[in-house]
Amino acid sequence: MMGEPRYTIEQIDLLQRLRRTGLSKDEILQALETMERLDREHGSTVAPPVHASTNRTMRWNLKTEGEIVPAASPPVSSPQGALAANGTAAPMEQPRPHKDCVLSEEQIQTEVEIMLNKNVESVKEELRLFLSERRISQGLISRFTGISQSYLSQFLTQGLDMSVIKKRTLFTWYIREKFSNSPMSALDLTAAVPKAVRVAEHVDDDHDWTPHLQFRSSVHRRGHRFNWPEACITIMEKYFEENQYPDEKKREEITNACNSVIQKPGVDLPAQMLVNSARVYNWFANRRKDVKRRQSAVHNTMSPVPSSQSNPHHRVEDRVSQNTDHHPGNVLQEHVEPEHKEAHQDPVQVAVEMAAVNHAIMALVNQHSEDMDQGEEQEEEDGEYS
Amino acid sequence: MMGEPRYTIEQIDLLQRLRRTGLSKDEILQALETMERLDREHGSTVAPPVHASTNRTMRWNLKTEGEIVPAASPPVSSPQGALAANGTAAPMEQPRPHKDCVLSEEQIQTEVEIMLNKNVESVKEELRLFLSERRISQGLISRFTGISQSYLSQFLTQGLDMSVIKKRTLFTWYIREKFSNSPMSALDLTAAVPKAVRVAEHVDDDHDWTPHLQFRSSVHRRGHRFNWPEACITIMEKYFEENQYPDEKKREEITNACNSVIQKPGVDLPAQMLVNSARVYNWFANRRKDVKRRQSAVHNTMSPVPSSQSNPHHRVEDRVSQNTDHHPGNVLQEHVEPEHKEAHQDPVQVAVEMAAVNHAIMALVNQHSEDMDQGEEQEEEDGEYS
DNA sequence: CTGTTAGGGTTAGGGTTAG
DNA sequence: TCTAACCCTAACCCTAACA
Repeated sequence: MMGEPRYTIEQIDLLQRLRRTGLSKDEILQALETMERLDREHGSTVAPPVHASTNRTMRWNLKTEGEIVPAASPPVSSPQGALAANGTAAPMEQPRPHKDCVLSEEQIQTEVEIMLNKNVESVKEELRLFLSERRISQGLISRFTGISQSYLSQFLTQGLDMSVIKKRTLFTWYIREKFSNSPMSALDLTAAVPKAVRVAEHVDDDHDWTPHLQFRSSVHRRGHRFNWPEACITIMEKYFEENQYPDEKKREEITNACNSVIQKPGVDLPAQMLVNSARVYNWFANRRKDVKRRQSAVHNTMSPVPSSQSNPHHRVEDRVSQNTDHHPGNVLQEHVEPEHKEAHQDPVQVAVEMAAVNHAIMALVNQHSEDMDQGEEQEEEDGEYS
Repeated sequence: MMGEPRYTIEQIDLLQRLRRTGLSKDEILQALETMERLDREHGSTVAPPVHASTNRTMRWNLKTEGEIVPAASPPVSSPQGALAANGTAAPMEQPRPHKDCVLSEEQIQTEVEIMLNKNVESVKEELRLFLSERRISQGLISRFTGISQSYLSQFLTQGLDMSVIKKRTLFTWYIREKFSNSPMSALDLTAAVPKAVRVAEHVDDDHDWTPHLQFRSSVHRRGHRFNWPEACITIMEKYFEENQYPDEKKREEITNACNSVIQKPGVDLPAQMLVNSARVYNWFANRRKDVKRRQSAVHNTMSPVPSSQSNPHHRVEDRVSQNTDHHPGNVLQEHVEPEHKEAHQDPVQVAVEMAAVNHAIMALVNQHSEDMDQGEEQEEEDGEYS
């Protein structure tokens, strides 16, 4: 067999790392044997393409190995513990509840890929048509794909674009359904997945993103970050006190109030530095969360379980065995006191008032030209100080 | 005229930033003149009741709003916008040295002496509270008092005690600030602006190291500071070129690559000197910011391109492929120094390769191969919109 | 059933703190 | 002085609950 005293770089690397974990030779050997045994017992249901020779990262796969269990999202990513924790080998073997599809797995995947590469809108159209014809409700799809109905709704009818992973799931379902001999249209819904067995998530992939189309890749906004001017914050803070949930109309009003403070008469209008309804929406949403977070943080002070889960993500120092009971006594200054803000005749107050009036006027104007979103005379009459 | 060499912190800050934008003194002067002229032409139609005396702004005490600062400061500010913003109206008389401290020089000094005699810890507490309330950063004080930010940090949150002379400087600033009428108060310009005035930096520090003392320091970053080995930097630099936004999987790979270069014997496992995913994350985040900072430092005064708006929902950004490339060349990738990263046969290169291979294998083991995200991040994020 | 949206989460940009 | 590690929060993901 492998009497050859030569190894590939990665093999050596893996071995070294394996040893660094503190495992002894015997332990490693034993693990290997166990793995082999499991392999036989399970039969090569999955027959790892790489075979054991690579040892595929040892301890991690001791548990996952057999099934590969795609269900769990990041099966291997975490180097340590994670796996070990999985004492009981996952049930795996997703009882493929799928029907007879005239296409092979490969064909299905191919079709899915094609769909992913097509124009999103056209695909949506196709789906909408399909669902309509077969009278398939979003809720049903939801139960099968694990994608929430509301999200499906947004994807299908709104401008929202789902993540690739979800689209893949959806499209896969679609293709299967489309070419199935036994359409679910007539199925008994109650018998459909218990809703707990979310099949979704095929963590794999991420291959290349369709390099065309101008539609933004839903990858996070990496670019410029909008920063709220203090003046705007003050204004919104005022509105926030009054109502934490402004409706679209109110948001528009707030938007105008803010912009009127930001924009200068003679100066050009910046760019995306302007406030808009969506930003206002976000601000209020984040603000509410902030309030909530702070409140719970107060309680947290005496909470016996500081472990918390609201953990800020990328902490270098894991909160582990940190004995220290250092009371992080976050006094968090900032209380949400309903204070009366004075606000005499200062610009902010003025802006707010103007916005209200302005809004009223615009409402009248809009009766005719509905889509003439503000922006016209709006700043024209911002006499700042009457 | 007022030869008074005193400015508010903000003024100084604004000036510095103004200069950093590359404007020459003449250019600034000219701008001021133009503004004044416009002012006259427009008449003081807007003539703010508060006028320049208050000089609005101070982004710091805005958050505290209401209570403490009833109405003294019209919150219209915005560090930078203020200037251009009020172009037509408010003439920002920068060199306006209003001495707005309600205390006389003698009184100030008296107060300072009192502080010097009080218990150091209580004074620190007072300062911390003050700075927290007004949102004054250590860095700003530093630029102003000449005391290094790092030292201030030590003094304020650790047991370190500063030399009397430094404390006197700090306290003097504090008293002036505290009893100032205008937003922020003043100190001597000579000591503030010229970052070169740093003299007598030495301190006969007798580390007072009070063992405990863990007040609300939200960050107990005690312990040794991790420093990236040169080799790791090189490795990460390589990855960085390829993709500035590695996902968790990638970060894990990088982590392994780094650790494999760090650890020699294969036996000893240093403690927190090891690289981990979070550290890698931080490094990339900091690196990105560094790049951006350098870029913006090079060329500024660019006006981004406004975009239309047709927001479907609460999307701030509309799917409008802007593609505006003002800057010659896609600056995204450019690194400032085309240093030779040597990629010979040295351990570094090997480590990178090994990591990559290893990653590939792991991917295979995990599932059906399928990902291997490394050949196409190109359009993944062209976050270089204007 | 479908469209909305409040709320729980996360990512990344700008800044600050501290070793 | 330099920069690792953090904080803060805008913007966005996705789901549950609701209308």
